Parts: sequence; C-alpha cells; structure tokens
Amino acid sequence: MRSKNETKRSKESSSGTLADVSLEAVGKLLRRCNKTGRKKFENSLRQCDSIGKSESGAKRDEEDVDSRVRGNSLETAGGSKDAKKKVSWEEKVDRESFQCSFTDTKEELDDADWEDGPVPILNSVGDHEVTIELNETPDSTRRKRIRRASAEDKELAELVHKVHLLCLLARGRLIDRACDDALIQATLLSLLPVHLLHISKVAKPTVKDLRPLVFWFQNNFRVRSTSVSKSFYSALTFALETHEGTQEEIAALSVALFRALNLTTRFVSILDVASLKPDADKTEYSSEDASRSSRGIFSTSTPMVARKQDVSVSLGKSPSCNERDNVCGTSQMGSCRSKDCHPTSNNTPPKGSCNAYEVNDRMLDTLACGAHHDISEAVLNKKSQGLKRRGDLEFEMQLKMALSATAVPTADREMGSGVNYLNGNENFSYSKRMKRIVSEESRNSSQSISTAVGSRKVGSPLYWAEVYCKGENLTGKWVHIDAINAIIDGEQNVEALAAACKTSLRYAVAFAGNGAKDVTRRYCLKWYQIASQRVNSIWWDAVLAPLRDFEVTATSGSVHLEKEHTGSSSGHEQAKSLNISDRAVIATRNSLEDMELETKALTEPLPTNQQAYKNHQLYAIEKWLNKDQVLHPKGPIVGFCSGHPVYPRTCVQTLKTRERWLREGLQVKINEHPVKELKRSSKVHKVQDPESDNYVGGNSKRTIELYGKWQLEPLDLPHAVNGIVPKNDHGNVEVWSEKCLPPGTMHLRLPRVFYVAKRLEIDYAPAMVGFEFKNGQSYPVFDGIVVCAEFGDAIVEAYAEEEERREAVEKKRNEMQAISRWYQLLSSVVTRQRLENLYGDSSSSVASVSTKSVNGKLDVQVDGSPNDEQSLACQQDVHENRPAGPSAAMPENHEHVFLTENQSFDEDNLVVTRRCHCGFTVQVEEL
DNA sequence: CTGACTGACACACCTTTGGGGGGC
DNA sequence: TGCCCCCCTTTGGTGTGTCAGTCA
Repeated sequence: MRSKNETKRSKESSSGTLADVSLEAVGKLLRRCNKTGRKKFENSLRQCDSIGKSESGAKRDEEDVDSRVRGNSLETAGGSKDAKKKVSWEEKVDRESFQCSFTDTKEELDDADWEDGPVPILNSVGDHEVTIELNETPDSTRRKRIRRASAEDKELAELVHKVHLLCLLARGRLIDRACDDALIQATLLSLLPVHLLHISKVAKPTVKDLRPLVFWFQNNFRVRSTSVSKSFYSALTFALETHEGTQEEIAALSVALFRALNLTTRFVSILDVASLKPDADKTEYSSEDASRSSRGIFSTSTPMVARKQDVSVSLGKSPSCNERDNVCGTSQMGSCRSKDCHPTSNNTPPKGSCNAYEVNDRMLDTLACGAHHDISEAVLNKKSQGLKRRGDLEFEMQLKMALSATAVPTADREMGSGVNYLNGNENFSYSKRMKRIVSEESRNSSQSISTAVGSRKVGSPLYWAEVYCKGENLTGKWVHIDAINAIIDGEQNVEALAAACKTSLRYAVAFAGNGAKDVTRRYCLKWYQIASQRVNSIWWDAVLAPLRDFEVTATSGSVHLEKEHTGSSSGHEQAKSLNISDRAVIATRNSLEDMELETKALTEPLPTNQQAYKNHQLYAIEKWLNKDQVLHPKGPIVGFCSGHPVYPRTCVQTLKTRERWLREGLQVKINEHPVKELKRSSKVHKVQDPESDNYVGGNSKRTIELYGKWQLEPLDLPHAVNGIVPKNDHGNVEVWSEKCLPPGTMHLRLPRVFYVAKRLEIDYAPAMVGFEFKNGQSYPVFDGIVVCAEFGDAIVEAYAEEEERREAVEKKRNEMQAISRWYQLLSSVVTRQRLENLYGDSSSSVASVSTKSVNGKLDVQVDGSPNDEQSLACQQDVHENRPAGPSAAMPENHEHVFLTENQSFDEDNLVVTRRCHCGFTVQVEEL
C-alpha cells in the first residue's frame, strides 16, 4: 500500500540528486494530498466504528484505525470474542472494499451512505467469523453519488502539475548539458565512419544529408528498458560504451552526435506531467494494478530515478507492469534490433548481460519482434486466458497500436519517396525491416485490432532531436529527428504516435545551451484539445522567459559555427566574434521560428465536434456563446460544424451594462439601444422594488440591458465649477479608476484628509472605491476624498502640517502613557514586596515581625541596560522589612539607596534584587 | 465508437451606498 | 453632544465548467 511505496521511494531517493530532491518535494505534496484523503477515510472508518460499537460494544481506538490505514498488519486478535469479531470484520472489509488502492477506498467510503443502511455485521453468535455481503443492489447504484473534485483538490493538482513541470524542465536541462560534454561528443565522433564525418563541413545541411547519419546511429544504438546508473552523465557514458541505453539516453546521444558535427541541435522532450485536473491520472489508470495507482506522479512519466527492482519484480507478474521503465515498447519494436532479430547488427552485447535488464529486454524484444511473434502470442493468450484482465487486454492492443503508429508512416514515406538513404556498405536493410513490421501489422490486424486505446503509456515518443537545417526551405528550418526510430522530419506524426500511446502532447520543450523553449505548437495539430490541459500560460511563460534567452544565445552561437566552420576555436571566442550581420541572422532565425509557430496556431483546422468551439481560441459557434456574448460583426463564416456556421473568435464581443462600462471610463452613446436584454433575478426585483404590490412597471427595470463596445464613447462627466465637486445622488464620487474622476478634480488617498478639507472649508466628496459585501448586503468602501484640483496643493500642505501636529500630540500622549505605566509597574512592585514581607516568608516569625509604614521616598533604579539606567522617583508608601538589629538604628525618614554592587540577579526568574544598606530589599523583574 | 444532449454537482461571481451602541 | 469606531452577522441566485449517463 501507500506507505510501503513511500518507504521504498524514500529509500531510493537517498542519493541527493536533483531528481531525488524533486521526488522528495513532490512526495511531500502527495503526502499532503493523501492526508486530506486519509482524514476522510478515517472519518468514514470512525463512522464505521460507531456502528460496530453500537451493535457489539467492541472497543476500538484511533490507533487501530491508523494501523489499518497504514496498511500494516491487521490488529491481531485481542483476548475477547469481541476483539476477534472485530478482526474478522476488518479483514472482511479490507478484502471487500478497501482493497489495494487507498484512494479508491477513500472514494468508496466517502460515497457510502452509512446512515441509510445499518450493516448487519456483529450480531453473530459464537466464534464464527462474520461475513459481510456487500452485494451491489440496484438501489445502491442509483444512490451512488459522484464525488466531484473540490477547489482544494484542484489547487493541489495544479501545484503538483507545476512542480512536476519544473522537475522535468530541470531534468531536460541536465540532459542538455550532458549532450554538450566534449568527451562524449569526441567518443561519438570516433565511432562515426569517416564517410559520415563530411556532414560537419556541409554549409547548408538538409534532411537528405542527415539521413545516412541518422540510420547509422539507429543501427548502432539500441534502446534498453532501464538505466543502470543514477547519475545521468555516467548512464550516458555507459550507454555510449555499451551502445545501449534508455530512450532518454539514446536520444541524448543522438543530440550529442549532431552537436559534435557542428549541427545546431536541440534536445526535445515531451514533458509528460501529472494532470492539471484532479484524479485525471487515477481515472486514466483505473484499470491497472492498484499498487501502481499509488506510486505517485513520477510513475506516469519520465522516470527521474531508475527503479531496478520495480522492473524485475513487476515483469515477473506482468510484462506491462512498469509503464515507463519498460519504455522500449514501441521504440524497440520500431527499431526491433535485438540480436535475435538482427544477426548483422554490429551491436556489442552489454557487459554483465545476465541480469534482470537483459531478461527484460529479451522479453520485450521477444514480445515486439515478428520473429518471435508466436511466443508473444502465446504469452498474451496465456495471460488473456488466465487473468482476462481488462488492463492486460488493453496492453495487448496498445502494443499493436504503438507498433502501427511507429512503423507505418515512416515506412510509407520512406518507401514512397523511393530515396535510397543507405550507402553501399551499409548492410542493414531498412526495407526488409519495414516489410517485417508491415507483415506483423497485417497479422495483427487479422486479430481484430480494436481502436480502443489502452491504458499503458508504453513506447510513446518522448525524446528526439531538432536539427537546424539551413538548406531546408529558403530560410532554414528546425527539423525533427527521432534517431531512436529513425524518423526524420516527422513532426506531424508525433502527436498521433503519442496519442496512440496514451501520452498527451501537452508540453514539447526544446533544450539547448542550458535553456529551453516551448515548441509544442510545432508538434501539436489540435491545440484546442491540449490548451485546457496546460498550466496557466502567464506562469509558464514567466518560467520559460529566462530559459528562452539561454536557448536563443545557444542556437545563435551555432550560427556562427556553421558559417565559419572554425572547429578549432572555442565556442566562447566564437560568441565574442559574432558580428552584427550574424546577430541579424540570429534574430531572423528566432523570429522566423516564432512566426512559424504562430502561423501554426492561427491555421488550426476546424474541430469536428461542437463542444470544442466552446472555448476555442480561434473559432466560435453562436450556439456556444455565453449569455453576455454576441457576434459582431456576424461574419465571415469560416466553415460549418454539424450545420452550425463557424465564425472567427475575433467576431465575439463581450457585452456589459452601462454601469460596468462606466467603471472602465466609457459611456453608452446617445440613441444606442441595448444589444441584448437579460432577465433580472427575482432577488434583484425584491431589492429594487420591495413593495411589489405597488409595482406598476414604471422606472424599475426587470431586465439587464447590455451594450457592446462599439456603442460606447469616452466618459463625459460634469466639470467641477467654482470649486464645487460634482457628486452623485449619494453625495460621493465613484472612483473606479482615474478615468471616472470628474474633470478638474483630483483624488487624495490620504487618511483623515477630509478633516483638513473641512477645516479649510473646501468642498469635497468622499471617494467611493468599491463595495464590500457583508451579511448579504453590500456597503460602499471609501478611500480618501475628491477635491477640485486647484485646492489639491493647499490641502496636501495643510494635511502635512496637521499630521505633524497630530504626530506630536500622539508622541506626547505615548510618553505620558509610558510614564503612567511605569508608575503602575513600580507601584505593583512595591505592593508585591510589601505583601511578601507580610506573608511571604516561611518562618512564622516573619509574620510577627513588626512592620512599619513610613511615608518614605523611594529611589528606584530600573535597569533598561547597565549603561542606561532610568531612575524614577516615586512617592510611595513603603513597608520595610527591617532586620531586628540594625533597623532599629535607622532614622525615621531614611532614604533608600540601591547601589549597583549590592544588587543580585536571579537568572532563572529574571529578577533583580536591589538592596539598601539599611537592609531594605526590592525585587524588580527584568523586562 | 463518437458526438450530442441532459442532468447533477461544485464553485465562482455578482449583488452594490447600515445602523446601533459605546467610548472619547 | 457630537463624532468616530467597532461590531453586528455570516446570502443566495445565477452562470459556468465539468462529469457521467443516455441515446442516436
């Protein structure tokens, strides 16, 4: 259950890497999330308990509940029969309804109506275990309430989404930095055949130039299911050494190779973050193992930390249990280069190959490759016969779909174009591979491939490269290169492929030079589908803004590199030597890409379903407009959807009432009629017309009149004349903004300024700046005054004087108050001393000591600090505690003197004891 | 299977110009 | 006596977004 997974995660995340720190941070969030759920769960259980108690009297405490919630071993039998009953009851409940998924349990418990049906549980007799039948009845399904996500859930989901995004951004930068590593790049270059090195000298590389390189790469590097090291850099070097790595590592190697060849390259990653909507992920995986559902957000996406054990263990159970760790799915199917499949491959087997990963790889390769299709079929058949779980069936379909999505478009394009991309000495036959894939595809199709999308995110394209090909188009172009699957310039297929693998292409981010840029628009054809799944664009832009600068700088540096081909000079020197024309090129390149992405955004195809138009950024259907929206002008019609004309969103105008426009400093033109009239609510009727019996439909309006922007003109308020501020019916001025001020007046937002205006006998009006809604009523909120502009300076000047005077008075008052309080304090000190002398001492004789009330003068020094002694002379009745002997000798009007050397300080009680030589002591608490 | 439609639910927004009593 | 400040009490209707279910 949850706690076990958490423990496991915390154990794994002990290395302190960025990923681990991120994981931990997100873990906290999740714990907070689960805590909320747990509270409800506990409440539900308590309700449960109360039922149990009422019927059996079994005693349970909260710890019991906690122990159950934590999924620890169930409470063992107590000594009594009741206790035993309780255990069986719990076991049964655990089995029946609290199975596996904590969140599911919470849902069920929340939804259960505990009051309606008392569960006949604990009324059995004897030692027999009690069985609870929780059969679904038609009533229960009818009464089943759907728990909707609350605002808190949504906020939490958004928080998780943002944290996850930041983590993945950081991860992307980490990979990008590793791709710049000189050693890795040099190693890659050393592996590259000589004939492929020429590409670094091509001034304007094109897609055609890159093809041999990409296929050489794909032929020499294969995808493995899991990473072997926690450090990405070491994992990358290991992948380089073994020619095997995760999808992420292989993609990174391809980027490093392109960069080594002086190609301007970005590492692109789909940030497959946790959903912005609460419970969306849970729903998505509802059919999967419950253990997986509680694994946290990182399980749905790019693994931040390799989970070796998860893989090996999960594979034992099901070949599909680890979605992203077994990421080789499609990729390996697409590339399909296990040694069995490719005897001609020059892959070197990984060191220490006899391990879990090797087994995983082999299993998945076996599953994926046509050569072993029978085996996979047998495995799948066995599974479907044995378990018949929906998730397994879906996974089976998923594999097929992913395969088709990867293979077919590439095959079509490559075969259709008839380009022979291979050099003569390449012994790998791409067409053969494609044939095999296609043949497998046909076999699969015979098994009634359902288009139902599965629940597994296996094999989705998550990482690729973007190479800037100056030879493409006239101006150059960023070209998508998926070296893992040898897909070049296939940007239009990425979305479909990802969708087939249940990965939503919400964020595609390109990394370069330690920076990043959102390039989702390039790969997303249906923006309207993902727009609502993305985080607030203002926040996202703010996050990316500094990273974009880095990215621009990095890709601009490469411009110079391409131009000059000065391989010997360092990047830094090159950057320094950038001249103005280069910068122009850079600006053009960046702006061109921005334009390209913007154009894509503006040329989105029309959605085919009506609901998509509801919040579509570009198009609108009249039917789906809000009540305060109209089409103006009503045209042009850009298309039709289900018979409804589609208009550009720019035609949609928002209407407002006169009063609302007034707040924006606009007023409705004379003779303009309302565009739309809405019915007022009944409550407004009452407010406006409390004596409804007398209502004759006169001035009071039963409709809300709405006006459009085109019916407005700038506000024309009455001018201030002869120093008189024009006021409204309520005797004030509504100051919603500066535009609402009558001409010739000014707003003075100063506290108590009205007093000054009144004193100077200047006309003013309270400035009403808004309303406060309390007790079902709204009250105006005032802030400062509105006066004629000519009196502004005079008032401000007088106000300053007034404030000075007021502050002086205030200061004097404070001082007086301080003196008064000191007096009170010292009085109480003296009183306390007197009482202590009277009653405080332990010996009874003290009480009998004769005390003498004198009207003495007390000089008390109070230590603020040793150097700053404050003395106060207080006339005070003092009860002195005189020791029997010397006191008698003291004169009647003795004046106590407390010398510093005679005082002592009690550190525990912070009490200073001062002593007069006469024996009189006074205790003062240190403040 | 998809999309249109409907009902239910959660939540945000809108509403829009006090009055009495006590202290100073 | 007049002014100022605090406290009283704590809406509810409507629109919108979202989701699930049903039906064509």
